[in-house]
Amino acid sequence: MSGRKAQAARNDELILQAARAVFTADPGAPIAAVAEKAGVGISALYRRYPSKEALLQKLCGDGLKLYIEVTERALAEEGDPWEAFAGYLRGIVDADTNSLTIRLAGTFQPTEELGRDAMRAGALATEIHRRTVEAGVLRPDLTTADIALLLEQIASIRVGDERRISELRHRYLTLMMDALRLPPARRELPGPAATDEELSSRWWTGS
Amino acid sequence: MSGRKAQAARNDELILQAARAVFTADPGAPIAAVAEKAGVGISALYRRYPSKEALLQKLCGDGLKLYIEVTERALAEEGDPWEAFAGYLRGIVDADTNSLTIRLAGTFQPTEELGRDAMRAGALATEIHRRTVEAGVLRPDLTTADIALLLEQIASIRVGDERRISELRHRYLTLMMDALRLPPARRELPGPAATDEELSSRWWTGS
DNA sequence: TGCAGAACGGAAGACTACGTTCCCTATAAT
DNA sequence: ATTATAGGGAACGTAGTCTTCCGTTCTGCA
Repeated sequence: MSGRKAQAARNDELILQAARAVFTADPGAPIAAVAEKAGVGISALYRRYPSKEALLQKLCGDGLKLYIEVTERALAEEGDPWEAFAGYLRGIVDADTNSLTIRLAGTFQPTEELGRDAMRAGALATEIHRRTVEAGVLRPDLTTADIALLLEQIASIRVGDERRISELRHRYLTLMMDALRLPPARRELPGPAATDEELSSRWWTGS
Repeated sequence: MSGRKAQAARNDELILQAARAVFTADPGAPIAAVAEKAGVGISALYRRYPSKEALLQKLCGDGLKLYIEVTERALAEEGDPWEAFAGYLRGIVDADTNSLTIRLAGTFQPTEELGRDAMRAGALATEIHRRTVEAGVLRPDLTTADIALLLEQIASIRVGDERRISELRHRYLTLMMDALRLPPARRELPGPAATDEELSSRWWTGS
């Protein structure tokens, strides 16, 4: 397959990737920024999505589906309960669905399908949480919503480029897991620590 | 003191409080929102600050000074090193200077005084961190910047009203401190856990 | 080879939102 | 009574954004 059809198919993906990147960095970004990042014109966007809202819904829906996929994979895990749970947390941080899904909350009308998927995601999260607590390897004084909020906190880290962000998130996730685990553990933290320069750099320009 | 001068003095404070509240909730809020929240007209704002930027600088400066004050108080503490450090963390969370100071970073030109205060704040944070590590009660594989980033994560929690936000932040701060402390500890977490309702409510309206 | 139409780029349109200014009123001090 | 100060809020100008629209290019097919 080549020619115009191929370019169109490539643009489908290009646009979604660009949109994800742009709106993750700035949920209020204009649609022109997405087009520019994707290297296409604005009409290429409007040919695919009838409005900005539709694009956001698509993005959010994809994120939710990815979240569900990761969680189901962790639930299918039959080995060590703690490792399954830890893999789940790492998977969510890697998938980085929280950054988009949460930050976009309230900026558009949720569709019905979105509502259903959110329901399903919630049920799966509850299930893996319950299972892990029952195995006696997770602090029982935390609710499923607590875990979700902790993951949101991790997702709020936004320092440096994409690689560095991921590195730091895993660093603090590891620290956090030390606090969650039963019996208490204290593992070596991955990745180089944050530096003063990384923090102060935000004061000059760019969010 | 009464009459017009008194109202003006009251308005000084009213405006600052309103500005803090409004910009903490939404760093990009219009200046009219501040005036409305304060219950004054727009000109009452412009009489005091020549521009929006000047108001933001004032707010940020005040936050930084509060941060410095809290940290100095913790450094003056002569008792148990861990308790001094824990009090410092709780103080920062209570003062809630991170929400404003950090989220406003990059939205205005930092003044020179702001730079000096930031320097001083950084030095104090390094000092209390160093002292606590040397006392052997704080995980040594974390840098001062790590701690700052952890506090930012706590500040990213924004669920429910002001009271609930504070409650939840202290809940997760306690959890986090369990992971930071040497030797390991596991204290009861304060405040009721987050609920699913609190999380899902954000999907309808309002950030 | 010629053509219909899909895909596209990007300027123009229409509108919103925001910072700032300005004018007028109300009140306190003299 | 008069003047000066503080304040309210409409009005203004501008900048930014979503969406539409029109002309162009290129593909697939007869």
